Amino acid sequence: MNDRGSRLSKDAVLDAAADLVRAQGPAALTMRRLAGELGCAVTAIYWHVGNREALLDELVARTVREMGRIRAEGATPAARAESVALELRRKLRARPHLIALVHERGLTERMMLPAQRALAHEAHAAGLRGAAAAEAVRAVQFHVVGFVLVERNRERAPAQHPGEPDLWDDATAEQDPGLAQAFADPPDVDRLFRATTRAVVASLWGAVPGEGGA
Amino acid sequence: MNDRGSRLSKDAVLDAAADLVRAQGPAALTMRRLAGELGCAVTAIYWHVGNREALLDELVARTVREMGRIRAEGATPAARAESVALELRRKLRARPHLIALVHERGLTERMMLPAQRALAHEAHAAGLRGAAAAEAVRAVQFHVVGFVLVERNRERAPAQHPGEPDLWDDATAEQDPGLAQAFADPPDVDRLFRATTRAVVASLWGAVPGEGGA
DNA sequence: ACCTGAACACCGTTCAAGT
DNA sequence: ACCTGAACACCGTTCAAGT
Repeated sequence: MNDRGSRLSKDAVLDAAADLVRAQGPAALTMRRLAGELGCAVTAIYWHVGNREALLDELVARTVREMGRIRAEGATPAARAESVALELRRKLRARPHLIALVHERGLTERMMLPAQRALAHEAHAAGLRGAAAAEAVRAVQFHVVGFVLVERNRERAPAQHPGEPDLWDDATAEQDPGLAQAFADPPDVDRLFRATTRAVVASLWGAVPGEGGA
Repeated sequence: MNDRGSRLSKDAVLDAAADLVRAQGPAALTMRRLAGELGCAVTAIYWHVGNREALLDELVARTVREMGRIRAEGATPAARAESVALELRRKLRARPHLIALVHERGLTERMMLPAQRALAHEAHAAGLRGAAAAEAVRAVQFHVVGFVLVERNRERAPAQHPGEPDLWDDATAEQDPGLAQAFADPPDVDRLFRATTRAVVASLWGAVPGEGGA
């Protein structure tokens, strides 16, 4: 029995832990703080989940399950592959802290399996086979995960870029003031993601109809 | 004076700290362990570098400086942009732990500035101006950093992919056994990087001569 | 089976005290 | 100016003891 008269359970521990991580990141998840939330002794947690490492493993497993369902949309295989990339990015961005945990524990690949299958399906539909199909799938996969990691980093450290404009007033910048201006503004990440995704998919699947990507 | 009769200095502290991080990662850098290496009291370190946070800041600043020099090679602007991407990846992979620290502290963008300038130069040479040039530069930048982050993660967790082949013996795999086989093998990351870099650069700079990328 | 409190070995950091 | 040792507030984890 805890403070509130209710019994502790593994699910209760996991729920409280997930709340802490979602709100304040994994560093905020200390066993003592968690016990505080649960109204029990620190050591009671150990009976239910083993230890902190095992607790994080369970949270990661949950996240991997949640990332499961991916559906492709569009007329052509290339367009459908692109839609998978876009949805993937959306889902990854919705759970930043937990995704970081998955990544830290080296389970990104495992988490990406459903998306991998969806992409493989579209590669197959586009006529790609064997190693060429695998390369196409992995190219998109690396691209999406990598992009999300980079943009997350930018968001976490908004004040860290010390005057990008200051560092651009050299020869090139004088020749092209529009360039310096473009670098002074934060990048339009949505646009950047669409453009690069389109480039990667187009080069491996064939052209994506609908917009005029070079 | 320390154990060895020599005096402590800020540089000595930084060197010892860098050694620890390079060999065993930032988690291994504890103030007590560092004091052990240096043969001084834990608190002596504080006099020279402030605290652990400041110490890491200095290591990060060092790394940013080291990443400075980038030179482009090749005949066309696109080929030169591609060479920058390749060299960038090489340099990033040579300092995984320190790069991770830079990334953690949100200084990746700062670190990438020299490469950014080199890429901007090539974009300019290819006739790109203003926002279009900035987008081309950033696309390559995001691509390289993202790719390195993803492949690092794969390397750190080699045993974590639980039987990718097992998860591929479904309809698609039956239709294309070569695909299942290709996924059972680890990806050829060098090849994958070259292919995707070529795709991104080609779509924004124009075709890269020398090899037949689609 | 489930939970507690005391204890241990670690952390980073502060601070008065020494030279 | 440079360094020490004691002390404080945190960690995760173990374990004998309770019910």
